[in-house]
Amino acid sequence: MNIEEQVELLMQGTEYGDEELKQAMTNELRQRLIEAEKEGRPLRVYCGYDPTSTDLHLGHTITMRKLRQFQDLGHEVTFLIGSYTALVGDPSDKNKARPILTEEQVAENARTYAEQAFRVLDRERTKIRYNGEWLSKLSLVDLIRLGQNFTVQQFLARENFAKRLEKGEAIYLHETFYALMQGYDAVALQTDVQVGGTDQLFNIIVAGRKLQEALGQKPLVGIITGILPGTDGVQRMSKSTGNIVPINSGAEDMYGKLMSIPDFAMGTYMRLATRWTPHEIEAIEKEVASGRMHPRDAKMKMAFEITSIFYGEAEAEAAQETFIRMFQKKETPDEMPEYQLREGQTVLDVILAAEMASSRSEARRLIDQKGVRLDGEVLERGDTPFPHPGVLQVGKRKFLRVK
RNA sequence: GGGCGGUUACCCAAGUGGCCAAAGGGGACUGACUGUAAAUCAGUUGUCAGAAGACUUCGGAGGUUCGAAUCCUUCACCGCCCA
Repeated sequence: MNIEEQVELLMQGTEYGDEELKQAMTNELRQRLIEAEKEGRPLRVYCGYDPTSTDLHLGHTITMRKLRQFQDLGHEVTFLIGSYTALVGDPSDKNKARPILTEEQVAENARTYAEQAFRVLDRERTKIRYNGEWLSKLSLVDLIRLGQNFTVQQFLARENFAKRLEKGEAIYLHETFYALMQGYDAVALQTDVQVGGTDQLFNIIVAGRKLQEALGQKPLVGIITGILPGTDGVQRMSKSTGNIVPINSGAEDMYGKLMSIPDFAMGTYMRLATRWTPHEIEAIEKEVASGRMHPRDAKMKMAFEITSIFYGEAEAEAAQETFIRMFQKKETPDEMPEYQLREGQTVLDVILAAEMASSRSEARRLIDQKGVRLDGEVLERGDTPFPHPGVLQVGKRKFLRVK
């Protein structure tokens, strides 16, 4: 890949909210790549992660994908765990104050976090660091000196703070430290490039660059990745919105969830979550636009690609086949849990015993809604004895072989 | 330190003595339709009961009342404003 293609790939899916900033960062990135090549050294790249949650979803992996692109181009990637910043809590995150984690919790979370991250990153070529390594050594004087590089106005101008100020919501003093701490990470790592989501724009572009410059380093190039919408295609993927694609729930679940995103979100998914290059994505989009490729097939290709990143091609293949059988041909799956029928059990009893509904009322409702079938026949009543052994289907997705 | 406001089901949020198992929105679930689990349309969404109905729920505890999510006392937590 020549430099221009590299720039194009690395800038794919970025979002700066400002065309000039994007241009500036693109130019600086190009410069750095040229320099690095001349000097025969890799770029130092990092992204910081907050070890407060351990259930990762696809949205969390966007920056990891970006790091992986750098890795594949031969650069040096650091997976930074914000063990120390976790004590402060990012003001970008409007969630309430988090419980302060113990060191053991942070370490444990960090371990599982990294483990999941290695489904995207190349384990061999990833350095793991903890920002407690250097942040814990700063003295109060050091912190004050760092603070001298910023004005209150700069912080107040930040959208996040400005909004809260206007609405009369609390802005805690310690929240301003967060940006300083993060900026100092960039200094400590002497980084060339920092990757982060749009919520990190301030921390990266303002705090990181400024501190590096103040301390005699060349200011980093910020790669700000766009936001991945959830399965609804509109809102940011997040647990509280309930629109996530978990990365730990199995290949079939992932494939199915990916197929459920609306067509219009496909472009964003392809740019942020696949290993494809800008040219490959463009080619697919052209095929679809011209009618040569069915949108469904494009989506299947995308779902397959993303699923194989996390589960490998074999499992992705199997998930795809299951999907075709279950949803496109509406056949029953080969594998399903089995249940041994006992004397005197009613339909309701079986549904409850097999945990296909969480209460008798819910099971009743499902039956009323014609959502319960035995060997394809709709069961009308729940309080009658279970008719005969066979395949019990509750809703579209739950199957049980009753013997 | 002072003043004021809040805490409602998975989430947001209405409700200020009986008509409240509790509006509305989101999410989730079911059915129809389809190219998919998208969009759209219809329905469901405390528990138990075949049904009529019964029981438990509105931050915690206690009280007033024939009757409370709604009034009072108290405890806990949260937020805003003034210092």
